[in-house]
Order: sequence, then structure tokens, then C-alpha cells
Amino acid sequence: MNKLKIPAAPSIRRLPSYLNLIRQAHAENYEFISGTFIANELHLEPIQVRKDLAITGIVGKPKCGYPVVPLITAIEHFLGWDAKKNVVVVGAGNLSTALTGYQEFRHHGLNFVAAFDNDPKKIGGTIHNVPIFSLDEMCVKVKEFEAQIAVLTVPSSSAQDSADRVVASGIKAIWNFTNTKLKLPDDVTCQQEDLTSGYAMLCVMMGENNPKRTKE
Amino acid sequence: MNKLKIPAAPSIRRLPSYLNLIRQAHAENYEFISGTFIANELHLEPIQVRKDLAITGIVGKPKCGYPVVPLITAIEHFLGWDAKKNVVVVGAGNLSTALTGYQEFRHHGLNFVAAFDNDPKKIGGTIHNVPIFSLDEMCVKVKEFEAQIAVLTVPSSSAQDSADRVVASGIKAIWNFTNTKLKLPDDVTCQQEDLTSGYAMLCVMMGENNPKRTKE
DNA sequence: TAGATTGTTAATCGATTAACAATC
DNA sequence: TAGATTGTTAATCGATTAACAATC
Repeated sequence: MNKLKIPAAPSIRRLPSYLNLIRQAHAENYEFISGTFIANELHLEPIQVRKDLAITGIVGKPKCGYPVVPLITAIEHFLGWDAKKNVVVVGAGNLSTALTGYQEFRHHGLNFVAAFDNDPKKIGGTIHNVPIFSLDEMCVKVKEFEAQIAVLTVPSSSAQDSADRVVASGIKAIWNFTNTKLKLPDDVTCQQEDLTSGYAMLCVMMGENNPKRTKE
Repeated sequence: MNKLKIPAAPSIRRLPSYLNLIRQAHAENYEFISGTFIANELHLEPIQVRKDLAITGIVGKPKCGYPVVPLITAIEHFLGWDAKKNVVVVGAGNLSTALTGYQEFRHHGLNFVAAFDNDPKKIGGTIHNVPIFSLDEMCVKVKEFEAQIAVLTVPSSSAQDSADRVVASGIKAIWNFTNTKLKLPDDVTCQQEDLTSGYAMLCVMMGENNPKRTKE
């Protein structure tokens, strides 16, 4: 139920960091970039980088590395970042402001077209030039803007309700920043973004490093 | 180099979502909660939940499940969330505002004490009651507030410079929201938080679901 | 040529899942 | 007692790493 397995998920998660670095190399007019170089920069194993890049279909040139321009194109295509996606954000709070203001996303095809909030003081306004509407207008506006993705940044308490409205509007992909596990139809994809899980990792790593705790 | 392996990292990342649910059960006056129930709610396998909970040291009662209160205490202790940590945030932009305003974190021991920014218009002000100082004051303020963690929300271009200042101030743990891989001394822990990698996952999953693309 | 780097095939490692006896 | 649930031990699965021939 709503649990489609993505093969090579860890590889996919690493691709954006490679893309970043390769783009930099491109800006510096490099024609080729080697897996060894990428690995060194990102503190990974060269073999891992080569395996990851293999999924894009680009073949490298022994001794030189991978051709920069085709590699950028291939990664972007593999990730679907070469296609524009219209996106709505549900909840017009601090996090929405941060996300809509993050220019990086625009360069990856993410095009914010509308925000929704129930606060009458916010409705009619904008965040980073994205117009804010009432949640009741979602169905209409999603169709009008042909939105394909909804970003959820509402409080946990209204997460499921917001998700239901999103689903009702016909959107099939949700990027969920709330810590609520949503109940969704099988054909709706959901990516859970949980900041507390990263925080948990940091805390445990701190404990490991801390002599007071590693002793026991 | 700066790559300490955390065993059972996936388990640790799942613990916060368990905690959430268990807290809810507690609020509803449940004395026990079963692994089966947690698994159903979060769309996981019961055996996985049991394995994950085992790392907290709590033993369950067959037929009943796990005792709610001790389990909450144990998870919080395991994650180090029962200890208060003073935290500074570097960069006083939209993302800092979102993070400092996120109440959830406070309940996990995360105590924002100061923010740093180079914008003269921001210095002297506050975000969510957190005072904003110049980056030049970092060393002094970190010591004054006894900060243990630095959250990096600056633009990529100044990420390494900010990190260097953080390290110089004596902080040993960095939560890095920039997409720059930082060069850090071995004794400094860093948790990389990359929003684009979650976005990459969502895009690939959308492609898998999309009949136009699954055909090929 | 010599040497760095690739891509392939195999080995290892760790995480997930299965099976099942123990137990309340 | 019967049945749901736990915890342990073993099996499976997938991701990472190693080894090495191929190549520019």
C-alpha cells in the first residue's frame, strides 16, 4: 500500500551532489571530470561514484573521466529535472517562504505557481511572488495552473486534511514536510521529508564522539 | 576522514517517527503499544519495528506490546533528546526563521540561543526571540551561551567560511543545510541535510508512476 | 609506452525479512 | 486454554566495496 520501492534509492539521493560538483567543473571550463575526483571532493569511494554514474547511461573515457556536458544533461534527464513541474505549496508560513525563496529549486524545474493558507490575513498576498489563495480554492487553482506537485508545510494537525484536498484536486505527487504519515490512494506518490530524523542522526553522532558517553 | 560510520543509521532515522506515534498513544492514555500497531500506522513491517525498538533496550510484553512511558523515555535517552543543547544558527534568512520557529525541536532539547548574519540591517534584531549578532562576534557569543551545535543556513558560497568560524569558536557539531561538502577537522561531526536529494527521489518516483515513462 | 581511469564481475557487508519458539 | 505478540536465530536481499582486465 503506497510503498513502491525505488531501486538504487541511495544512488539517486547522491546524484544531486554529483550534479552540483560537475556543474562547478563546467563553470571552470573542464571538459572531463573523473570519478576519483568527485569521490575525493565528497569523501566517497571512487567505485561508488562510478557505479552511481553508470545508472545515467553515460560512459566515461579511461584516463580522462566522464564528459562534463553530456553528464550534466544525463543526470538532469534521469532525475526529470529537465522538465518543468508546476508546484503548489500548502501552508504559507516560514517554511513555505524558505522553500519558495530557494532559487536552487527553480533550476531543477520546480516552478511554484500558488500557495494556499486559511489565514485571511495571508490570502490575497504573496510569498516570493507566489500568490496565496484560500484552501477552498485549491481544486480550481490546481487545474488553472496545471500543478503536478503539492508541497505540504502545514501543522501536523491539519496535514491529513490538507492532503485529502490535494488528492481531491487531482495532484499525484506530494512532498510532505509534516511529520504525519499520510493515508493516500495507491496512485499518489509521497516523499516524506523529516527534519527530526536528520537531527536524531546528529545527536547520536555527537554522543558517539563524546568521551563521556562512548565509555559505557 | 570525517566519516565516522554510525551503525544502524536507518533505524535511528526511523525512531523519531515511532516516538511521535508513541507520544500520541500516551496522550490517549494507552499503557502499552504493540510493534504491529506502529508498523500498520507507518506502513512498515512489524519485525522491523521490533528490531528498531530493541536498540533502545526496552523489552516488550508478549500479547500487550511495549510499555508506553518507559519506551518514550528510552527513545529520548537513546537519541540524547533528554539533554538540553544550546544551538546557534548561522545565517538569519528564511530557513533560519523556519527552523527557530519550529516548536517541535524545542521539545527535543534543541535550544536556539543566537543567530549570526553579516547583514547590518538584521544585526541587533531577533528571529523568534533569538538575538542576531554579527559573524565576527561568533567566538565570544558561542562561549557566552555555551553553544554545542551550529546550524548552517547560509548561501553555499559562504558555507566553508562560516564553517571555519564555527570550528574556530570550538563547536564540535554542525547541522549543514547548504549543499556544500565542508572540509572539517576529524573531531567535528557534521550532519548533511540536503533538500534536493529528497526532491530527486520525488521526481524519480513520479517518473516511475507516469505511464509515459514506465513504458520505455 | 606507462599510468590513470573506466566498467564488469565477484565478494563482502549490513539491513531487512522470515521462521519460530517463548510468553503473557 | 487460545491467540496475539515478543525476541532470537537464520535466510534473504540489496548496497557497498574489492579485484582486475580493458582502454585511452
